[in-house]
Amino acid sequence: MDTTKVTIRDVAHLAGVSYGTVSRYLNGNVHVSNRAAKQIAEAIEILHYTPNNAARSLAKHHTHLVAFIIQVESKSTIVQPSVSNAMAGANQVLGDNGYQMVILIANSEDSTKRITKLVHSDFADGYLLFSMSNNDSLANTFLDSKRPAVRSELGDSDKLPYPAVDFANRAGQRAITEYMLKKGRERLLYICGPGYSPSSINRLKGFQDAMGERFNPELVYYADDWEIPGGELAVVEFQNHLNTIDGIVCANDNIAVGAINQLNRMGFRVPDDIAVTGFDDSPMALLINPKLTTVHQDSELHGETMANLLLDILNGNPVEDHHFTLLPTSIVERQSA
Amino acid sequence: MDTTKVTIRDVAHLAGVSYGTVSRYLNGNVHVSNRAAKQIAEAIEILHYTPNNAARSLAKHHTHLVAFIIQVESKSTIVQPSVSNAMAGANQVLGDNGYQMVILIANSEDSTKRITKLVHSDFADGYLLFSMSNNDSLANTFLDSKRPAVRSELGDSDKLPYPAVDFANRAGQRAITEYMLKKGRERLLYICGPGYSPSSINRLKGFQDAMGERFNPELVYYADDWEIPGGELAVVEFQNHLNTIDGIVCANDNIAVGAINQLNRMGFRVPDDIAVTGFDDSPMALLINPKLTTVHQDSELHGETMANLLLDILNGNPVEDHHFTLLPTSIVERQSA
DNA sequence: CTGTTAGCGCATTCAG
DNA sequence: CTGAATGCGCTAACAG
Repeated sequence: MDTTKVTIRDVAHLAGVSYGTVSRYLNGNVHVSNRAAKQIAEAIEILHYTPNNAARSLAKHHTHLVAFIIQVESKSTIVQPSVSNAMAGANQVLGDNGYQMVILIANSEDSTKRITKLVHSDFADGYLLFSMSNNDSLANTFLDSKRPAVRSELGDSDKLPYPAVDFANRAGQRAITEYMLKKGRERLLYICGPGYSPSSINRLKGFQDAMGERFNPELVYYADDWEIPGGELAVVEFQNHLNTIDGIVCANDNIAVGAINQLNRMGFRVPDDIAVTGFDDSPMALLINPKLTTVHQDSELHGETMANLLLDILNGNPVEDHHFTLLPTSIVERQSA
Repeated sequence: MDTTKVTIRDVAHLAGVSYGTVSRYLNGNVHVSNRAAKQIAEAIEILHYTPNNAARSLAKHHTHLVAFIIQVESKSTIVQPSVSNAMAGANQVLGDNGYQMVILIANSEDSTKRITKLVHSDFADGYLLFSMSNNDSLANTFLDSKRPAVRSELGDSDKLPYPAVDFANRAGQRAITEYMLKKGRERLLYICGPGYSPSSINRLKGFQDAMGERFNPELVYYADDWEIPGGELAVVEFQNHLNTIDGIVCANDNIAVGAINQLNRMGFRVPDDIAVTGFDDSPMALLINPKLTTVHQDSELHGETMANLLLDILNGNPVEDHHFTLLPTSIVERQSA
């Protein structure tokens, strides 16, 4: 535990200067003679000195930390590939700008409560909120405590007055639906994601946009979550319609994979009998047979963009509360549609 | 930024007591009258007071933080399902014991350097090291700086003198190889993981154990990493042997999936012509066709066990430097073998 | 049970 | 350019 608690005074002593000078040296400050600097450097070297984090944070008024909070349901896998990539992107730009990113998991009432406390105790300088659940208690935390934060998802902009970065879900789903239509698939079933998710809702809207008059509310299945079984259940549920439809547009890749698997099991050929599209372009898209035609999104860019926006805020640049930026998506044509 | 910096003094003032009393109250200490407690509680409520983290850490000598450091190559996906589950497990037990777990990503020279500094600055009370790369610079950090740490992987126990928790890789691979043998598959190709990985090496040993005399060093392919392409490359590389072998034992599921895909492409039937086994029991095992027979490991338990071990150390319970615990694995029989 | 005091390790005035 | 002094917000003796 307490090995050799070497403090700034120790190095000052060894270097033969006052510890104020050492502090100046450490903070890259001007006004330190070369001689002093050299001796301090030496002292630090032989003492293996490293400034104490807590003390520094207390004296200055920031931590150089940014917390990437990922909020999920307890049951689901914590880190989806898209989140993993966003983490990597954010970690990179934050690191390049002198911040250390730390990831916190909020997947239970307890952990949410703990994190809420942390936030209020000024644990970090800023927060990146990655929410994949319908629980907004954490979001509210930031509401009244005015901490710098950026969200990963567009929500009801009224309810959540802080900046967000999201993909153009609506436009993306519209585009791939039009792609289906152009291929002559007009009798489309839509498998929607969970209702609490803004992304889910926006993707459904995109589908409607493309379908226009052809949109049939009866041909929409509402999944409970974003997982594979949702797609399987949907196909089972609509088995009586399977002979009259020629395509299924899914809210995400997981669901599409579930749908394809179930379709295969029931003897339908994809895409010959029924074409299927996904959304996300996850690694799974390449594993499933046939390979999934889906909407690609650059998750790393997602993280980078969120981080950059937060950096702006941290730097005092004016950013509107309701500011949001929409990232582009693209269609990846493979075999399933 | 600085909204209403409410401190312990403010609540003391409002509650009409000295701030020493407030501190006692906050630390769940005895020696606080009901009257005082009540007033303090009220004051805290209406002031929205939350103790400052840095100050508390500075005064006490711990942070109530445990860092889960995940070390990966920059290119690879940061969070594999197994890591994600381990995170969840560790997060849960750590949280239950009053610690907040934070995840740090070391995927570049820069980030590794930053994290090293953090560690030396007593950023957290303890560390969980999840290494999936051959870079041991971080591990060395803990060596000379005697911080409480637990590793996820058995290494050269000489080089790395601190406790570790790992799966029984050798026994697991031995078991599934014996399973193959029992099914009459005796002409086996082995696709090994990257050479720097202890797990990789131990799994190979397990294969050898089971094969005994039959082991043929020429029928081993060494992949560069744990990813899918490794399995594909292996099959291509050994295409001249494909008619004489009847099974492939793979170092992990990814590789097995790559092998199966390539085998399918080349017209071989799995498992009829060639049986294939994996290791990890990742979600992918269910997606691939045929479903993968593999070695199951409980990653959540992995995280939990690591956390519990660290907790022991943190609580001052004696734990040998070279202590390690091996977690059991089990065979999951599906279709590929 | 409670007020007072002295640090925790460092940053930052302010003289010099 | 540098030493000394003050405070960051809180904990932990210490008297009372």
